[in-house]
Amino acid sequence: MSTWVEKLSARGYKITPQRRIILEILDNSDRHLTAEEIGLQVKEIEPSISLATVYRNLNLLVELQMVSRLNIHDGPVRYELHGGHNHHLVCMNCGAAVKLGVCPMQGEVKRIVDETGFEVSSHHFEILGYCRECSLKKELSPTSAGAKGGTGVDQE
Amino acid sequence: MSTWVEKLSARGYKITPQRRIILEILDNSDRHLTAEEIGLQVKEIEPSISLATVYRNLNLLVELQMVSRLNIHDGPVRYELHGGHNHHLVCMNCGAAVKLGVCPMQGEVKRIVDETGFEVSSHHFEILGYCRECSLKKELSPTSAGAKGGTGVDQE
DNA sequence: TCCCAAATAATAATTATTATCATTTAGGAT
DNA sequence: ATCCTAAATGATAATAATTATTATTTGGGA
Repeated sequence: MSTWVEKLSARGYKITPQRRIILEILDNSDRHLTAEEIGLQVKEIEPSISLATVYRNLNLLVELQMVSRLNIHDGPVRYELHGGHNHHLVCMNCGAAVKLGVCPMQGEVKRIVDETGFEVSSHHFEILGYCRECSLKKELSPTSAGAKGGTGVDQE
Repeated sequence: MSTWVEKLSARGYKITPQRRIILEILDNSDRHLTAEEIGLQVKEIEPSISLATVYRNLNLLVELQMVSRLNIHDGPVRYELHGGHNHHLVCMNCGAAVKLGVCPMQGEVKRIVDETGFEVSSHHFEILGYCRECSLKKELSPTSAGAKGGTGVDQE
């Protein structure tokens, strides 16, 4: 079950209560969490844990490919337990991230990419929007009056 | 030619020298520039222009969809003149951005997305790597010794 | 030319994240 | 079981990127 214990200790990293807690939180979440959200949940369990430790370990876990990072436009980076290579639909309101069971880096797209001569390191396909629930909430709220600001959402 | 003058004044925004210069810089660049890079070039032309003005106007231009924003992992946001909807291969070293003449949001991918019930606002497909030139430079440089840190590049 | 909302310059403030460093601790060696 | 040391941590300072504030200036219509 706790395969992550092996992944860490196999590479010489120590099993600390802090890491245990951070991974537990990620494991219990069905959303992508920001470092701050993780920090808050960590502090609920053990208030003495520092936010710096949260950042440090998130970076380590990303490096070890045990956690993946999602860089949402207009907002801090979010994290989730790494479950293989996949892409997401991310709710801009609540952060819910639904896995998309398909990768665009294939077929025609892949061929065109190969032609460019780039040395490809990674790719990211993110779909931003509102999940059904947040979409409904939005309809009802009067905060969307309009005017110059728009929705704050930029669409490339 | 200066269709952007109309785009701005049509919506009640003023044509200021600052905006003229920022757009000119974006227009003359074949790369995605960071706000700081734009700020530097702006100051070369007219040193009295403030970086805050650069940020303010970039945000405005993004909002008006005249400029698009590219959020590279591990690095500040980059900007380019908006030339319709497209995706890029971005060099993590020099920032060069090669347009990819194809969009993954179609066919099977689109179908699957539609099934999720998300209200989709936007999507981003970014391919990160090294352009041919930077890729070669990298080979030669000794900075890549290795050790724990790796390349700093995370690959989801 | 006059006027004023819009824009600007300068700078303070904020947000997200990383670096520093003194202290603690996990876990292998004894 | 105890000792030891590199690794990890907590606290906090520092940094980077960006946004907010505010007094001043200005584009462009009346």
